[in-house]
This record gives sequence, structure tokens and C-alpha cells, in this order.
Amino acid sequence: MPELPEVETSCLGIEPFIKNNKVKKIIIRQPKLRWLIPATIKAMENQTIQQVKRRGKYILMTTKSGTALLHLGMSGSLHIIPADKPLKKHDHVDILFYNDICLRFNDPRRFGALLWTDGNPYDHALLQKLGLEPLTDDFSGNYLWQRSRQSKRAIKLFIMASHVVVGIGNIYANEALFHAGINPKKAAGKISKMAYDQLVYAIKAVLTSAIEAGGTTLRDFQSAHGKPGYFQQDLKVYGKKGQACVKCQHTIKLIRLGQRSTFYCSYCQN
DNA sequence: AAAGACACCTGTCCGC
DNA sequence: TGCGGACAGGTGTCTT
Repeated sequence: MPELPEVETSCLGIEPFIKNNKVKKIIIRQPKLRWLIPATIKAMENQTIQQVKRRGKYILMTTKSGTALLHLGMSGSLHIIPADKPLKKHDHVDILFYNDICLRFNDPRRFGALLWTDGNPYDHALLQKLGLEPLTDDFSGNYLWQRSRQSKRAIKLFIMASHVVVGIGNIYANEALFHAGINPKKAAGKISKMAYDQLVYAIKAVLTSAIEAGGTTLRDFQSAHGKPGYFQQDLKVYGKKGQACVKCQHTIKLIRLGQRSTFYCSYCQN
């Protein structure tokens, strides 16, 4: 479910409800997520959330005594609900506030995570080595070009590597490479600076428009919502195997790259 | 040091 | 209708 746009949408969606709000209790029904939820998460109780931030696909909820790190994995979702709302399957964690609202975490596949750190969260092992945020000015064609000079790995895997740049998941890697006209199998080290400029432009455009489309989800944040907004935006290649390329009418191909489905037009993308 | 495979888990869809 | 198998939006960790 969550690519960067949904994580961003979730973050913006929960912030107005939980920021400056005091945690009453944390209820853990299923501690076995990707990692065991640590007992130290209880330190969050009776603390006020001072900040809600996103770093990559991690959501950071900071209090005076420490920071909760939350990751949605493949299938996680967050909902702001009344504290007494009936449970659904896979509702693993509730963070209850004194004003009787509840931040509820649901995650069927349990690839998500909820961790606690009392130090500087950016020093946490999971955050420390993360690459640039894709929607910053630092993330440029020149940056990717510099970092890729020695690299023989496929460009799609290179831009999906979180130590290079965070937040580019399988859907948007496919889409951005299509928009930039780059073959996903091409070695990262053999791509020109100009092509990287186009790729970075495409990445920013596709993520930004998806986040804007996610506004639909944002508006519905309190109610049970359907598919995230970005899913409704028209994807050009992802999931389009066998269909005609929107640019040239050649057939969209499907291959596996790093065990992930990779869709592209072999005519447009060289 | 870097690249590739594997692991974690449930739900859904497709072909027989 | 049922069943087996492949696959799904992520990413840390282990093995080469």
C-alpha cells in the first residue's frame, strides 16, 4: 500500500489530531510486527506529541522523552478514530489520547514496525544511513550522476536503494523511468548527466502529483477510506503489461528486476 | 564494498 | 467450488 505519497498523506493527516495532544495509553494487541514492538514504547504514555515528521517512509512522533518510529510496511495504514470504535481484523496497535481520539494502526501483512528511541531519532540505526529526500533541492541529477559513477547495477534498483534516495518504491520507479525515457535495466554508471536531470525531474513530478492526488485520502482521513488517491491517478506503465504504450503504441513489457515486477516500453526507454 | 537473494506475513487472484 | 501457486505498494539482513 504505502509508497511515499501515502506515507506523506498519512503523516499530514494524523498531525493535526495528535500534535500537542497527550497520550493516555498504548494498547498493543499484536506485538509481532516486522520487529517486536519494544516494551519501552510505554514511555510514550503520559507524554505530549511535540512533532510529527516523516523521514523516508518512517513516521516520527516525537515527545519530550523520546520518539516513536512507525513504518507502514507493505500493507499498513493509520486511522484517526473515536476511542470506542469497534475493532477490525489486523488492528494491532491503538495510541489513545486523553481527548478520546485514537490513532489506530492496522497492518495485515505485519511488515510494518513500531519502535521507540530515546536519543536523537536521526541517529537511530534505521535512519542514520538513509539517502536524500527526493523532494528536496539537494536531490538533483548531479547528485545521482556523482553517486552512480562506479555502479553497474540497474538504474531501477539504484533509485530504489534507500541509501541513495529514500521513498521511491516500485510503482514510482517504473513510472519515473518511463517519463524520463530510460530503460530500467540500464547500468546506473552508464547514464549521462542530462538523462539524470530528466530522471530527477520525473521523480519529483510523479511523487508531487501523487501526493496532491492523495489529498482525496487526506480529506477523508477520519472516515473509512478507499484506495489512496495516487492509485487513481493514471499510471502509464505500472501494471500495463501487454497494453499499448501511450507514447508510441508499442507493447509494454514485464520483466523481473531484483525480484520486483518491472514494466517498461522497450521502444521509448533506452 | 557492493550486489543479489532471502526473509518476514496475509490476502487475492488466476488457472486447473 | 476448491485448491495450489504466484504475486502484492518494503526493506533490513545475510550470503556471495
